[in-house]
Amino acid sequence: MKNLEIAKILNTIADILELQEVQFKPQAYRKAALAIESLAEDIEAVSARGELQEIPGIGEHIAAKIEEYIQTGKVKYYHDLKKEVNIDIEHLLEIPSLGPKKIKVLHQKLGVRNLADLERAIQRHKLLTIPGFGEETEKNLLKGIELVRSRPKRFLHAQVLPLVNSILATFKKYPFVETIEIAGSFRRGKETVGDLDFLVISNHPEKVTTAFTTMPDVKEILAQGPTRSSVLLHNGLQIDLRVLQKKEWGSALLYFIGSKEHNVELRKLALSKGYTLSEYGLFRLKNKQWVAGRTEQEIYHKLGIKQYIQPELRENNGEIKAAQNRKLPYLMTVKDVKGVFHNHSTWSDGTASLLDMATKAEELGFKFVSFNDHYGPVGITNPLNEKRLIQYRKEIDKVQKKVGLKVFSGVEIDILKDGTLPLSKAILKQLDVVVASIHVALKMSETEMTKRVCSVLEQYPVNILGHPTDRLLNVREPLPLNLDQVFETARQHRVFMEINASPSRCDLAGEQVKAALQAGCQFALSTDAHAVNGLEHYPLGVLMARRGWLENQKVLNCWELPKIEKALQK
DNA sequence: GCCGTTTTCGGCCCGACTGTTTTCAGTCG
Repeated sequence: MKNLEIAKILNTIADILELQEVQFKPQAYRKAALAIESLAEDIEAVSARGELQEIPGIGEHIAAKIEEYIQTGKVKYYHDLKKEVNIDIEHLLEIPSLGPKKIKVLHQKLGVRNLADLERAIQRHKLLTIPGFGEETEKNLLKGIELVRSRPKRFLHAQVLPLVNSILATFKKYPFVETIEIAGSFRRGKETVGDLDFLVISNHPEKVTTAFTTMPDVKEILAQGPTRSSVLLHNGLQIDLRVLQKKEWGSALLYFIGSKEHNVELRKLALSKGYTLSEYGLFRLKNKQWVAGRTEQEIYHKLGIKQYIQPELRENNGEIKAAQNRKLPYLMTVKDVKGVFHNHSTWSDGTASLLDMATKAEELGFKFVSFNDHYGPVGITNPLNEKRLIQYRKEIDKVQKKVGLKVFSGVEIDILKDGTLPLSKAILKQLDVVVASIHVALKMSETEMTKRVCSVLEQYPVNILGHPTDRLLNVREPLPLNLDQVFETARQHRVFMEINASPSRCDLAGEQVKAALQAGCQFALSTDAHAVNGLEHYPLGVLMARRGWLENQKVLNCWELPKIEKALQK
């Protein structure tokens, strides 16, 4: 998959063109980059079919550059541009309050090319010699350099969830708060968030702002206006808050939930229909008369979008067109989930007993739970072996008698380097649920890795491919895998693709789920819980499923128990 | 550079906050 590499190149081209004050081209490159980032399939496959220009935002010239990269690994135009400007624009742009215009001036007047140059110039107070740059600017840039160097990575969705719930609960209790909602990428169900965005309806903005900026964990107030303020917490998380009137609630929700790309499309659509759309409402273009804005539905409706678009779908990935044609999926919900697969206990590397885990699952209202302790050569996981597997299954039978939900027994078995499993097909067939995953030997070529996974799916009675890309958020990149090939093999051999709801995995991600869906796959939702609390993360998997346009009939966990048991037989 | 049920040429999303200005440019979301 070269999607992300190509998107990055196009983005940097946009940055450089912006620096050169080229008109409109930067937007074009950025739009193309975003289109590729959110593409549901491998761009090489699209290119091979000769369909690059069918992707909205990609025309003749950008398509040629993409093909050049796929064939030669380079884009000459990009290298020439970088050589021409000779500025480390990627890192400089990461500094808050520093954009292309200032970078250009700093380069022209002081010869600044990178972070170190900038730091030196600030320390020598050279910036004060440039018109438009003052002491505050110097201070802010210096802070920005530190921030870039020590910036925390993106926060995990599950990591900020308790804080979100606590802020919502606290503000709901204030008499001067009528309504509060969370927006932003968190609301769209993204697995990581850069910051948090809250929206509030209130007739006392000053009281809301004060309550917000004096919250316990606030380290610094970044901005404080009458309607919009922004704080930085001690852990590095930024939170923005916007105070609104009722009349603008719907338009503000749209604006703040985003995505930005979804909003840009909506605003263009509005213009084409003689309206203008902002966070304050939908207005007639001619006389600026207010048309809609109280609810999101009202605005979608006025724009000719017949269905409400759920936040998880708002990535400008075909959802607007689908909604115009009443073709949106009926997304699965948390309530559809009847149980979860792939959980661990003290029999391998989990911290809770089988009984404690099963009891917790029952408390959560599940109709079933599946235990899949490790089986394979990874010593640190205290894996099962053939002898312990027999005892393990007996123990699960005992637990089954003590709880009121179905308990499946199975293993999470390591996919070995040579594309085999360390247990015979005959024994695997006796188990209720076989999850096969990769844990070791992660450095292989894409071809080898793909062959390794596919050969296991073809040869063994595997039910679920566990955490298919093996990525760890903020820690490890996805495995080099030809996912299209994996999806196709999984479809042919009735292997369910796992949606792993473990907070640091979220694997598959939404876009990949969508690609697998298009390839004809079905899905299994797993918690991969190693402790009792781990079972509570299943809604995170539902978010990934919803971001992947999944309806409940595509997800094994939503079926009736007899149907699940039948589907697991191999 | 891309795109088209107002256009194949002439458009390209919108507004708040900050810092530096005496009315606005740059940045950000």
